[in-house]
Amino acid sequence: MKMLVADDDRDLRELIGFTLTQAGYLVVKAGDGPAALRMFEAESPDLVVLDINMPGASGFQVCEAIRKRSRVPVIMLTVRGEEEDLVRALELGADDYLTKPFSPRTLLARIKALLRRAGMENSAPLAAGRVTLDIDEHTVRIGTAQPVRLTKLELRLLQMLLANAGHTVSTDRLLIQVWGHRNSADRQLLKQLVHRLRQKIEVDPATPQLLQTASGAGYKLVVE
Amino acid sequence: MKMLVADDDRDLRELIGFTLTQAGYLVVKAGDGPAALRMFEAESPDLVVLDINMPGASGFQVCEAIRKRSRVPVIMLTVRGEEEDLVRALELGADDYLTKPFSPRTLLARIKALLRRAGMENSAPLAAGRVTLDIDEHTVRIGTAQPVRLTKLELRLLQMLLANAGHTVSTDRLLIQVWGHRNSADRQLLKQLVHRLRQKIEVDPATPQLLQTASGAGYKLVVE
DNA sequence: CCTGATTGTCACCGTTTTATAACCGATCAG
DNA sequence: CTGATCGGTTATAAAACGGTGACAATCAGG
Repeated sequence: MKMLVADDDRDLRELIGFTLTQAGYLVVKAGDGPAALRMFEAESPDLVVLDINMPGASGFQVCEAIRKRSRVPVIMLTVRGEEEDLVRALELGADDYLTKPFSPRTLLARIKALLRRAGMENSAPLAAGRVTLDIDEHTVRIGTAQPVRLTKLELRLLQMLLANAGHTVSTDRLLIQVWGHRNSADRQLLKQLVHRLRQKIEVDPATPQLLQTASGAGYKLVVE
Repeated sequence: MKMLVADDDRDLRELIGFTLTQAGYLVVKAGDGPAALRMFEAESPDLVVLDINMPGASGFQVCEAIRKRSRVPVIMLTVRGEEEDLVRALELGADDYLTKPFSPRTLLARIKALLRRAGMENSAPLAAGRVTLDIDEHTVRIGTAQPVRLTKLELRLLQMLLANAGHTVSTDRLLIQVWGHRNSADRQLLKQLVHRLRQKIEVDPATPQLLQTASGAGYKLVVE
């Protein structure tokens, strides 16, 4: 598990690096925004710890750039008393934040929670009702039918719906979980993805039995 | 999703309560430490917003008592410049904190992040009397009847009435909470919305039993 | 570099939802 | 009595939404 730590404060960077290394993670570091982006490209870490206040490019810009190409978990660091920054960070797609000062223990707890949530620790085969999802193989099986291959996005969408099987998941949440941003203008993407997924998993895609629309609310996976 | 707000500052308490109610959460309030603990016992909220400085029992004691029996997310409120309090609060098991003053938007962002972290973002249905509102599904159920689909605005209106079940809510407040503005010319919108909602939830829409008019004042949801 | 698969973008359709307007009856003050 | 206001109702226009097909851009594997 590789992690990128980006902070211009050398001491803090080293402290975080040490903490993570001790915990058994591989760590790469960057001291400013551009470096962080280069490192991100070069190392493709599994998680990013990102300070908001950095020379070169602010944490916002880095976060935005990362979100453009990846859904990797991002934890933002901020100094106390800049709550407005936090709101912006979370809206830009950051997954969590920490306010300085924080204890190494807190940092580790947050990181573990985040990894758990991102499902990077357990790749348990998800199933509900007649739907069985094999994440490693990128396939679904409906009932006893032949498994169907899914694309990356289709898999993510179905994974989210499956995790909340029987309950409606709002379009906003799906947008965040699948693409990593909440630009509500991007409804079209979801429309298309749902359409394509239905072609694959529904007996009659025109009258969905599994992936149903909750008009005005979102979509839900129906299980008996 | 039920939330407990404990703060001795009445104005702030109401402000927070209003913010959370508007966001669709059910809110219970307490003005001091002992009351907070009683409410916690009686209502078993899903999240607690806790001021550190309160008469009766300090926020610390309340937090500690809560942590003894529950892992419910706790957000502490503190005034700026009392950093040592924060450290203590976090060590006592608080999950997050906010420094006064803060914006409602910030509070909401934090709460959502916290709920996400705790994996509790699925809200339980909101209910009063025979009316059960499922916010995720955008549906109401009256008694044991078939659930009825609601539109976005109908849902918001009913949510507000339900949050104040048994009490009249003024037209002005409804306008603000549903549409976000108080242009008194827009009373027509409310008239329409009430009409449409009655068609959906009343047995005989011409003689409303549930969504009754308080002439000259507003509307109220009658529950037995 | 080429090729097929995947993903993003656009345009269009029919339906649902929301906004706007007009009309009706009841009530009440002048 | 008259005119104004209020709440309810009906009708209609405007906007938003969801579904679909076509096609362009991008990505991944050979």
